[in-house]
Amino acid sequence: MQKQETLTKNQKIILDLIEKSDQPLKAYSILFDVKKKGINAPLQVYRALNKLVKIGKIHKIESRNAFIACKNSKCQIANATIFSICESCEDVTEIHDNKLSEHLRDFKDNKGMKYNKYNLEFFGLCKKCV
Amino acid sequence: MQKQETLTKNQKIILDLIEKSDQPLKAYSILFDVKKKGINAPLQVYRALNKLVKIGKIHKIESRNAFIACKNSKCQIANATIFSICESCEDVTEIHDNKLSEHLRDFKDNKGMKYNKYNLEFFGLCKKCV
DNA sequence: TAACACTGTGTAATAATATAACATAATTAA
DNA sequence: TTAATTATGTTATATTATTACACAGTGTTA
Repeated sequence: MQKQETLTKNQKIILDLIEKSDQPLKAYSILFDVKKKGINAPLQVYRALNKLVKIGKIHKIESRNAFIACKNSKCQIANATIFSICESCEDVTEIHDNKLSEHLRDFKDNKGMKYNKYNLEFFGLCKKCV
Repeated sequence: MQKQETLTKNQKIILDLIEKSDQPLKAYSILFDVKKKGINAPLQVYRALNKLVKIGKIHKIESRNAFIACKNSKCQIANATIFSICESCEDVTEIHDNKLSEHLRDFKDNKGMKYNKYNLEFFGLCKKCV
């Protein structure tokens, strides 16, 4: 078992908000939404986001500068993320595919690099937008 | 054969600069460097960068907001990029691995999404930094 | 050749994303 | 109970990227 992280007030507020959305949220839109809860400054948001990313509760969609909750209840995949992103409606879905994950986990380059993390983003058109 | 793109003056200046570096460059560092060539504003840089990305001459390292030249002379892989990034020295290398590329190209999710592009970034420690 | 579409340019302003620096408080570990 | 660590609140600022506008060059096409 992993150490159970205890979240602080700010971290909880922000995680709650992100978990209620099934789509990624941007930092300043989060800030706008949590102002009524007493979080006033960007830095307070970014600090919480960074922590939540670190412990795997949320992931950053790098190409969109946005944050989405990890749906995997185990939350042990902070370091191995795969997303599909629709370039039309911007719908983002986390992908869980054992075969692909294995391949990525086992990947070795020829430079002797030691990997501990990867992020993969697929882009295209979802069923609705095709 | 693909249509041979003709680059404009600004695009050439900026591509030259990026190709001379074996590491990713950031937009504002590029701007600083090309001021002596008469490129004065961020937008001039971003416009050239966007075009160069589009035609596959350079790639954006999303997690770093930086741009690196594509070393593949065919430049047909604008839509399928794999990088390894050392989290200590920030060294970035483009990875060409046929087997992995095939897997990614052939990947199908169960949502009927139509992919036309992907970007994969591996993070870890390079040989020097281990 | 004129009208048009398309792409690129130059400039100014501003939006959006993210961090530095500082003082202080709460929590945990020794 | 001191020290170390982590989080907070606030102000200011750095970094990354786009909007808006006027105009110039190129290549259709009619």
